[in-house]
Amino acid sequence: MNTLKRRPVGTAPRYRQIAQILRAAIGNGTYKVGDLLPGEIELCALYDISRHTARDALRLLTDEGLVVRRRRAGTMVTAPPGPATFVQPLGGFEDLLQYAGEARLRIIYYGPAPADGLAQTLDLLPDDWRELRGYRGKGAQTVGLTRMLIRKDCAPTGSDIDGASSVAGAIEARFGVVASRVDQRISALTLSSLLAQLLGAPEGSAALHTQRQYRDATGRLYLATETVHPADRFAYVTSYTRERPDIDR
Amino acid sequence: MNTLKRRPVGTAPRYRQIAQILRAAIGNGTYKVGDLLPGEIELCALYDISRHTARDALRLLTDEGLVVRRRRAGTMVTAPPGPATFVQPLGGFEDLLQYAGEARLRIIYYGPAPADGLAQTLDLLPDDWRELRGYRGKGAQTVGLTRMLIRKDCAPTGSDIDGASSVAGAIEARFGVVASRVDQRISALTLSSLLAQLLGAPEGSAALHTQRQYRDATGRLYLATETVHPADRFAYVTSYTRERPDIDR
DNA sequence: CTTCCGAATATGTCTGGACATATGGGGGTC
DNA sequence: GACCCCCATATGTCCAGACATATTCGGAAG
Repeated sequence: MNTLKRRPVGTAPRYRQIAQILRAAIGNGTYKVGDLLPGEIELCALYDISRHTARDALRLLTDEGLVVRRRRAGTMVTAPPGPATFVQPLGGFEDLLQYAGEARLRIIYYGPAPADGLAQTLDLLPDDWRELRGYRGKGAQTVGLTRMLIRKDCAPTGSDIDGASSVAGAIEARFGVVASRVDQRISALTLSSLLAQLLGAPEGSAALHTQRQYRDATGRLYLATETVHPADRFAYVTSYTRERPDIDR
Repeated sequence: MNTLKRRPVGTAPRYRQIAQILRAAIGNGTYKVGDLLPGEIELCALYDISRHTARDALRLLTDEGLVVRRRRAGTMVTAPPGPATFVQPLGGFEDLLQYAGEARLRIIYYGPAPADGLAQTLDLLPDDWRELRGYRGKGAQTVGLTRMLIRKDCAPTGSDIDGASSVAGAIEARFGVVASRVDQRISALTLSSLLAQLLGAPEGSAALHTQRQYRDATGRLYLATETVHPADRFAYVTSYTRERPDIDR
């Protein structure tokens, strides 16, 4: 039957609705951790959808880590839904990996982007960007060296940045530009003599290298950051939990 | 035409092949950052696949953060250069348990935990644990060196582990023990001469050091892992996207 | 020249069908 | 009981087609 059931405008796609129904069912205990969800074919019959749509719904749940799927075994619930800590709450992407304490930004330079700086590395036109360099630290101790490019048409003032907790946050507050997508890359790096000197660390020692790229709703890059943390002063510590916080004591 | 082109056994699914082709094309400069990839229809014609298969391939690239897709605008490359290094998604819980990249685990040793090994470092009773040491890699390429402790009562066989993409996943499949909490620490490390030799990397060069502790529903530790990745072969990448407020109704 | 609007277009959603593949579990064997 | 083999089964892969929806872009209107 290829009857076209036009979905009313303004409603979510069918597969998202199904996913939400299943999330709710898991949440209210209809399906407990360890239980099997209905198979794809059963879902088709239950909700009058095609198998493809059922699979899309289940894919959402899989991506969220709520279920595990295995051939022949079926779809098993592995976690209750809810404001689990590992799902991004989308407040601000900046502190998704918890920083050890809050590392304040001390600005060294903030002005036109030199042609041989970060703009060159990222293959961007220097004229369209402002470059910022600074230290990340807590009190007197420096935990990292930061360099970033900010697109000119959404570059806050230095004092704007000084006050805000993060540059991305400052841009959002000042220009209303929100990150629609952030790509992050964490790698290791051997400190060059220049970096070592700036950080007061031994030349040739290891450091963490974090790069982030922030994009707006149209996919256009508007903020690119790069931070170097000496190995002995910084580590990313993340705690993933599947337990919901106990509300009632 | 519903001609069934049987894919030879042992080869990757078509959509993964296409994704790999596109990854390579991005890596070698055929498509530069900011360029548009061929549209879905074009891909269908280019590789003689259905649109659905093309979409699956593009979905992989999107999940990896290599491209951004927008209606009418097309598929734009956003990946920073650096095709040589291995990347591991670091999105949430599920990434720790399931696809540990496509980096297979090659076991060197799997047996009783020596008293002076990882058990000592973590202050655990060696008798209760089994220790595993091995390489992580894809094909001939080694991307990391791993050492882990597995609690005896949930220690899978070597062949169980060999097949699975991750040890935590193998334990979940075999014993039903699901991680309720995972603590992770990512830091930088300077390679000792021993590690450097094992990894075939320069002594004194930088590496990523990842430690994880998996706990079951009762909070008891059941798996502790430690992995060292040479800087030039590995990086963690994360891609966060902000979604519209859920309607789902 | 600027603004507004419609058409073109690339991706998003969805149906229906077919064969592939892995594997849990039942049944038979030793 | 322990072991192995086979098969039913649930998910995985892939095809072909249709309509929906969001933007971009160019042309018409002011």
